[in-house]
Order: sequence, then structure tokens, then C-alpha cells
Amino acid sequence: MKIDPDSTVDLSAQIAKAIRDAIIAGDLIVDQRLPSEAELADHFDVSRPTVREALKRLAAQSLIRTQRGATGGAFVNRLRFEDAYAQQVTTSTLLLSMNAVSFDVACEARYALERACAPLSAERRTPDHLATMRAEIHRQGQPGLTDEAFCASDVTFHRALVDGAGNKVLSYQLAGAVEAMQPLMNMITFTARSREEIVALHTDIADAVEAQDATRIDALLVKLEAYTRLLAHSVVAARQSRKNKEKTA
Amino acid sequence: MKIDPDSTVDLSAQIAKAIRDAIIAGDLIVDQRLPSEAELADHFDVSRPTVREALKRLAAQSLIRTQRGATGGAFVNRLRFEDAYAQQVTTSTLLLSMNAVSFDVACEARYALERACAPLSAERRTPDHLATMRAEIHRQGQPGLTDEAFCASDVTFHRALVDGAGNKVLSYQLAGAVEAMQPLMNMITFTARSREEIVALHTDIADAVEAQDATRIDALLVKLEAYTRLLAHSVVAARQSRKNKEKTA
DNA sequence: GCCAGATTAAATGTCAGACATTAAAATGTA
DNA sequence: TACATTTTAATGTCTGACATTTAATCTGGC
Repeated sequence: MKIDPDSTVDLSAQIAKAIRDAIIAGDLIVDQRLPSEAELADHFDVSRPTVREALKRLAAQSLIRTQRGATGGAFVNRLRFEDAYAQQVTTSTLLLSMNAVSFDVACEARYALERACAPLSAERRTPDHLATMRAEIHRQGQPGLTDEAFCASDVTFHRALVDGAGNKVLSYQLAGAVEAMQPLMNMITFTARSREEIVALHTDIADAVEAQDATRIDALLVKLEAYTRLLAHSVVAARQSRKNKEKTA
Repeated sequence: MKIDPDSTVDLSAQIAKAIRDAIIAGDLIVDQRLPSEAELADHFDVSRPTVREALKRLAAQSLIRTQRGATGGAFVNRLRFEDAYAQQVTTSTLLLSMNAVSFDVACEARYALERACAPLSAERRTPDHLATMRAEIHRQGQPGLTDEAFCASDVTFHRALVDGAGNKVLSYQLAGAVEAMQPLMNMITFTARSREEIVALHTDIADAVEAQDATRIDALLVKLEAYTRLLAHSVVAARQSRKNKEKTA
């Protein structure tokens, strides 16, 4: 592991990269302890604060964890699916908001991916997944539910559908796509009428999943996507007309 | 933005979280300059090194960038799709290797997602995408190509297919799934015979994409997935039998 | 001999102050 | 005005110190 002290790049960034590469290459294995900060400082010929900045960079990516105390230090972290989920959701959310990704593009991506899960989910869903879906459908029918809570329940419902595929990698990849949509979905105001419509579709989907009818799930997801986009467009249109009114007034 | 100095959590982690939350909430907008390190240290009532550790954490997630000089400082970074790609690939790769995800599970996820792109790609692919696919097919047919180079070309081919869908969000989500497979694919030794087979399938896929025949693309991807898994299994089997031989010897 | 408590040691966490380096802005000059 | 120089404000880095945490070790009493 070496760095170039003459490079214009931050020393801490270089050190972080060197260690990260070692982890990716398998030179440092899970739960292995890195040398102490003092030893690393000595090795790279930099000061301890510089090493610390490098370690914090790695910690931010969940690549290492640190423990204080006598036998403490920095350890290569086993990257868990849950940790990766959280990061992916944050990244995806920011990506959508900062790049002004349109509702349609995000929605298309989400449903395309979700439909990819449908056949596997039809085949492998467990009673647990079905139970979660039914429970969320029930929650979505409750009067007095805020729009935020409705959206959150929607996310849980769809995650159950995705998790039903019984493929952790698939679930991980989709977590970002589904959850990153939530801020966009939250802009929609769900009327009693539209909630009824969505709950009906969700019920049909749950039935189809229970019946292990992949074709039907796919068709229902297409319908749900179309309906969601219709709702979003009507919100945009309503805003537009309000704007025009204010202009003429 | 506040932190709790009595918490057992690192101050730098708390500060990073506070700033990250502010960015996600939209309180800090793209390209906005954060207060200087000295000002932040003052605000949070900590020392400059502590603030710096927090900023490095955010830099590691591409949430901020820093500039030196008189008008320098830390700026909220526009998270670009390319930056997010890179991070997602790193995370996905580690996730697969550290959690001992089986070839079959990763492969299933990858092809499920890729098939989700197929209909869109059939509809929207441009001459550029087709050209890339043809070029990579040609490269894959060259004799003397290393297995690594063959795999890399395979990734480029499949990314062209995915990008053909013309949905940046979809491309982003799939980058991880496709590229993270590469280390696993690299374990396979591609014989001349198997390369021929793959090139033939790739050619058929390119033809189907050009003909905008979504159904055919889907069927070919299913075949390609089956063949890839077959190859992987034969490698595993070969290794197993060699092992047994050594044992008895 | 063994256990509980005190001590020690080794590591990270934090701080203070200094200097180096960078790059833009302000200033001076032909 | 155009160009070279100086100033300035910021990040990057270093040194050295102290605080805190935690496990291992030592020590005294039973």
C-alpha cells in the first residue's frame, strides 16, 4: 500500500483509496484489524490527523468500524445488506432530487424493476410476505391516514412484493428504486377516491401473488403504474392551472 | 443544526449527520457554500480537526466537494449519475464478496433486472447503442483475448443494452447489478467453444434489439442466463473433482 | 488457590496552535 | 487599460498534548 506525496490529491483521499483497494482486492479480510493510527501514520509517513481523516472516509462507506479501548482499532467491516440498503436509499433519493429527475422517468424505472421481480415472487412468496401485504392493504384503507403514512405503507407493501422473490441481491437493488420514489410520491395528494382505486389494485395484486399468477401480477403492475402516473399528472396540471389563475388575477 | 456533546457517538459522525440531513431536507442547496471549517468548529463548539473529519465523511459520499484558496471552502455537490455509479459498483461488489453470495443468486438478480430493460431498450435504442453492441461482439470474437478482457467486453455489451432503455435511473440501478458480477464471472474460464456460443447469443440479441423484437430479446436473455449458469456450474464441478482427486492421491 | 478490586497499558477521541499551500481578489505600476 | 505583485482567506498538514474507553494485568485478602 503506497501513496504519492507529490500528487495534488489530498493525502487522506489517497490513503483511503489505498486501504479501500486492499479491501476490495481481498488483501484485508472481514474482521481483520488494521494497524493502529500511529502505525498507519508511520507507514504512510503522514501525521495521525491525516490518517484519521482517511479512516473516517472509509467509515462513512461502512467499509470499516472502529473500537476504542486497549484491544480497539479499525476493523474491516462486513458490509451488511441493511447497511448497503440505507446508503443506497440516501444516494438514490439525492440523485433524484438533485438531478431533477421527472416523476415519469423514476416511475418507469421503478415499475420496470418491480415487474422483473414478479415472476420470482409469484413462485417463492411465503405466507409472511402475503401477511405483510394484506396488513398494509388494511392500513391503507383506514380513514384519517395522512398522505405520508399512506405512502410509507405503499412502500412497505411493494417491498414485501419484492422481497417475495427471495433474492437478497434483487431486494437490495430495488430498495433504492422503490424508496427513492417516496419523496416524489409525497407530492401527490391522495383523495379518498384515488386511495380506494389503489387499495383495489393492491388487493388484486395480493390475490394474484397468492394464486402465484405471474402474468396477472405483471398486468396489474402495468395498471398501477399507469394510474400512478395519471395521478401525478393531475397534480401537476392542478398546480399549473392555479398558477395561471394567479397570473390573470 | 445541533449535536449532543454528551452522546457516546463520535462528534464527527454527529456533525456529518447534521449536515447530511440538512442537505437531504433541502436546507442546503446544490453549489451552496458551507461555512468555513473555523466557523463550523465555532458553531458546533468543537475543534477544527473534528469538523474536518466530519467533512471528509461527507466527501466520501460525494455529498460535498472542497476547494482551496481564498474563495474556497466546502460546497454542496451535485450528485452526478457517474459518481453514484462508481459508488454503487464498489458497494455491490463488496456486498457480493463479503456475504458469500452465490453465483446463482447474483446471476438471477442480474438477468431479472436486465430483462426488465429489454422492452424499453427494444423501443428506444439508438444507432449508438447498436454500434457499441456490434463492436463488443467483434472484440469478443478476437482470438488471444484474455478472460478478463472478455468479461470486461461482456459488461460493456450488456451496459449498452441497458442504456438503450434511455432511462438514466434504470441505468444507474443496473450498473451495480451488472458490474458487481464481474469478479464472479472472472472465476470462469471461457473456452473457445463457450466463447463462440456466447458471441452467437450476443449476435442474436443485437439483431433482436435492432429489429425491436422485445419478446425475442427476453427469450435470448433467458437462454444466456441458463448458459452462463451452466458454465459456472461446470467450473465448480471441475474444481470439486480435482479436489477429490488430490484427496485420494 | 481464587476472586474482586485497583492499576496499567494501548488504543481511539478530542483539542490547541502553528505553518504550508492554494487561488482569488485587491493593489500597484508601466 | 493591461499586467505583475501583494494580500488575504481558505483548506491541507503537522506536532504534541490530554481525555476517554476498554481489556488485560496486577495485587491484596479470603
